[in-house]
Amino acid sequence: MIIKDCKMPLKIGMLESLVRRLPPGHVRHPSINEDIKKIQAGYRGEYRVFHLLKALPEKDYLLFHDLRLSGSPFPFQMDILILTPFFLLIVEVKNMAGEILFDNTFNQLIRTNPDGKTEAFDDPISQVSRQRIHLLEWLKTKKINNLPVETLVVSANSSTIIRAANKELKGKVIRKDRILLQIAELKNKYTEESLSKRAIKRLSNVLLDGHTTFIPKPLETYGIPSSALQTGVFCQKCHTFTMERHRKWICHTCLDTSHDAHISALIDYVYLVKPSITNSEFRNFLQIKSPSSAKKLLTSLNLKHSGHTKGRVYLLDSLIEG
DNA sequence: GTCGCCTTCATCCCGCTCCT
DNA sequence: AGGAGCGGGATGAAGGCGAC
Repeated sequence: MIIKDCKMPLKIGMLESLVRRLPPGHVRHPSINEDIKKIQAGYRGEYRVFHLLKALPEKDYLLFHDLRLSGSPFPFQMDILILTPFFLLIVEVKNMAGEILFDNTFNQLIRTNPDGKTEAFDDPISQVSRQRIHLLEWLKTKKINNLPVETLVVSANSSTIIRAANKELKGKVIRKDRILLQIAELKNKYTEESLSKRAIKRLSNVLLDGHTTFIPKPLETYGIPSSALQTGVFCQKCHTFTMERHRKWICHTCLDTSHDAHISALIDYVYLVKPSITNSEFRNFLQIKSPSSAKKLLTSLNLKHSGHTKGRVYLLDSLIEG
């Protein structure tokens, strides 16, 4: 049963907004585009693996994607967590092309691209072991003890060549197509139920309650001041910020029209600036001259708001939820 | 096709309230 | 006190639709 479904990471939308809002030729463009590709690849891998897990019997396997629990001293995040009456399984998904080498001596993963370029990463086996320790500690704080927690690193890319420098990988690292078999083997290992149906339901709720969404701050991450962002309403057709409001949005450049182009501008604002906006901030960011037109647009969105008259603040969270 | 009528909706304007 | 923003009414442009 899917308890926390596989969803596109918030960060992808944020970085796409950032790329769109940065002036053309901005020095940060290449690195942000590179990061978007990496996160997208990671997500694609997690999606593929999660999709395979949907074949598990619903009543005995509870699936959580991207669960982030508040550990000490930092929160810890798991790509996929599987909760069964017999054991818990943390799955770390890697979606790397080319050849990957697990190096136990320096606890690193070395990836060789198809073009011969090598890159080093944190060893995912150690990474997922740390997650296991964090999870056990976290469970202890919830007065849940003695649960068997297993870990697994899954390579989601079928063309990846996996090698081990000096470490036995069997049962620790697998290709995605083996995951159901691997889980079946674990089930054979744990013959006794550690959790009753009731306890499973309780633990599932505790885990879900413990989840905290990480809200990235892309401007801080890349050291970009908000003043560097282009203001105005974006034209989806010609990719300029030359849309103007005349009963509807009309692009100066290509004459394309839209009725709701202000919504994506507001989403950019939530992703990059802050989750609330005043009438004046709205006008500045979207380059709207008329305060009353701005008000009509804001009220038409039925946003939650606080304050009166001059103190009116519109809350934009609903634009990015769901 | 176009003319006229009606409806809808964006924008403007004004008076009021509230915050700084 | 002045500026900013709200609500609500007035206005006018745009669009739909039927009659010709």
